[in-house]
Amino acid sequence: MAETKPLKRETWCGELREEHAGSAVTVYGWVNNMRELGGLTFIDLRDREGLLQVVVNESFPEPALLKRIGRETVLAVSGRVVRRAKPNPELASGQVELLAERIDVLAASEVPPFLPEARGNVSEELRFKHRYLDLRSAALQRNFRLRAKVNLLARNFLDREGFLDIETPMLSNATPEGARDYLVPSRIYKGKFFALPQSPQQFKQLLMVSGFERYYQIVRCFRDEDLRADRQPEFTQIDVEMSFAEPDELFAIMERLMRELFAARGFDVAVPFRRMPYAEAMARYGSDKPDLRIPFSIEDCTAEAAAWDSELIRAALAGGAKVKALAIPDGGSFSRKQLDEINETAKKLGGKGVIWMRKADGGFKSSLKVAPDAIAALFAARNIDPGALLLLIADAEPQALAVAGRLREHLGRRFQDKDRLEFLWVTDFPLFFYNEEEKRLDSNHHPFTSPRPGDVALLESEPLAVKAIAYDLVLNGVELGGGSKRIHDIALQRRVFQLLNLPEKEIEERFGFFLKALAFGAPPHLGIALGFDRLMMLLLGEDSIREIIAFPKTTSSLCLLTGSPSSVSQRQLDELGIAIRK
RNA sequence: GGGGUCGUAGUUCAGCUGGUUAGAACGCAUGCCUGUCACGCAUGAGGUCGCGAGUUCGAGUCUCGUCGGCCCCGCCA
Repeated sequence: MAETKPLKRETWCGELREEHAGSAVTVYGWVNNMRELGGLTFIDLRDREGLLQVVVNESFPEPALLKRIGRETVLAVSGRVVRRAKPNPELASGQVELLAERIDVLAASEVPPFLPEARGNVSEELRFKHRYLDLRSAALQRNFRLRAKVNLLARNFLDREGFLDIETPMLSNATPEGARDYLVPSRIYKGKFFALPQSPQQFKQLLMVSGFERYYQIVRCFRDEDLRADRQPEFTQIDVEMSFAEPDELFAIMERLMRELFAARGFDVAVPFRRMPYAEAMARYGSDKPDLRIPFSIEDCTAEAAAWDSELIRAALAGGAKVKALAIPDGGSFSRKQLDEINETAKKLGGKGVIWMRKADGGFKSSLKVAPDAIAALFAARNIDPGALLLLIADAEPQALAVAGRLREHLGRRFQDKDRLEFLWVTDFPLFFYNEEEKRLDSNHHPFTSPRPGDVALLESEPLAVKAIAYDLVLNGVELGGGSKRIHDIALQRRVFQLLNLPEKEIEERFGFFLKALAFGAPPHLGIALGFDRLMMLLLGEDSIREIIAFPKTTSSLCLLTGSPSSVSQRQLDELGIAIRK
């Protein structure tokens, strides 16, 4: 073979059209598929723009070359673009094909363990071991192109709104609260550690103290916690902070941002978004991130249930239980088997079981012995559709709400249309919750969150009743992000640390620098952080965050491609002053 | 930390209440084929049944442990 021509990409396989017919081109790409028909061979050549059919016929000078070509071989093909007698409507380039005059094999390929186009039929495990092959698929190519585009849209938008992109350290201090940190040992100061950021929280607040007023960063964050379909140990967030503003203004900016980002996939996002206090979200949906696509919510039927002649209910109520109800539309026709399954599901979700009620031939029936008249009265009083299935959960209120909320998500799956977007601001979170394990107050959000001004007095008398100026942005039952107005008053910040029962010494050690900064003219400021990966997941209708992270880890925090985490040499350990305990 | 589920050719799977030589499809190899685009036809190669113990005359199948994938609870300020 002649020596390889100098490489220059001028033409994309997937972009050739009828108007290119007659021109001489060179394309580069991977062999997606090959069809040999004796003296005639077709090669589907793939590059990032798509597929092109290459024809090798009797005019091709070097037919023996074809023996060296297989799936995923990298080729440079030169020839003439010709109009096809029989176009292929399935292909964007299907009007034309490339009549090969010269083919250079630029790289051979072993027989791949799977074909990129067949990724849907391949285990995630195998795909992760050969992620570079997986990433050749049209689906992932699309995902990462859109990710790049949305990233750029977000930057442009925030830039237009006057936000400055400022980088913050990846090596900083461990945080005493919140998620576990990924630690990085210091070589110079043996026994001391940096931590990778869980979020740039303190730095972005310091940037407000520095007077930048509007900051943003699309930044990697790290949390050493167990994984889920929508959680990875390292993830990216759109981090925003601004001074001299109230939540309303921030909400409006974020709503415009969402509008702009979702327009990239043709969504027309309606603004402003709904708002709902945390207490209402918990009471009606048993969740602080309700999926509003599901058209039924939780109701409290404790009062009605108290009148029923049921030993089970009486005992539960005597123990302080509440009775929570879900009316499932059209659930009245569920089979006995389906009802049993619902009961089993409720138990799996952490409940004690569920009571059903519905209208049947001749009257109302229930899995609990209750007079049909009482059930009929309940349906009538609550205006419940007679075709609905009423599910009742009797338990201590937090448990009852949690189980009802999970059951609502479970039974509401058929309403979870991916093309429908239900944005929601959840507001007025409690500032603290009681940490049973450590027998002390703990921050619900983080210790820099400001209480509502009217609630500051409650800090001393009834701290658990204090509401924060804190908010989450929820989309379709997924927490897209959250933020708060921050404490900019040093005395208040000190008091909050004290309420968290942090020893004075620790406050000084961990947050001394931060409190000091608040002493030098810290402006009122607030902010938010949005999970960029989750946002992309929802934008693309993917069920797993791993589909929009190029090199993700498995649910046990392993990288199957690189094998990380891995052992290090004794020399490295010695340099760091670290001994491994067996 | 806990619960569920899965692990069998390169891949996706089948393999019954334990039984003799573990199958299919796709992929791969070889040959034939000039208009295919899921090309077609023929022939063939390809297996440590994740790993380790145990029960049994006999284990892909049962038990225990272990490793790994996925889902969920806890956890995720």
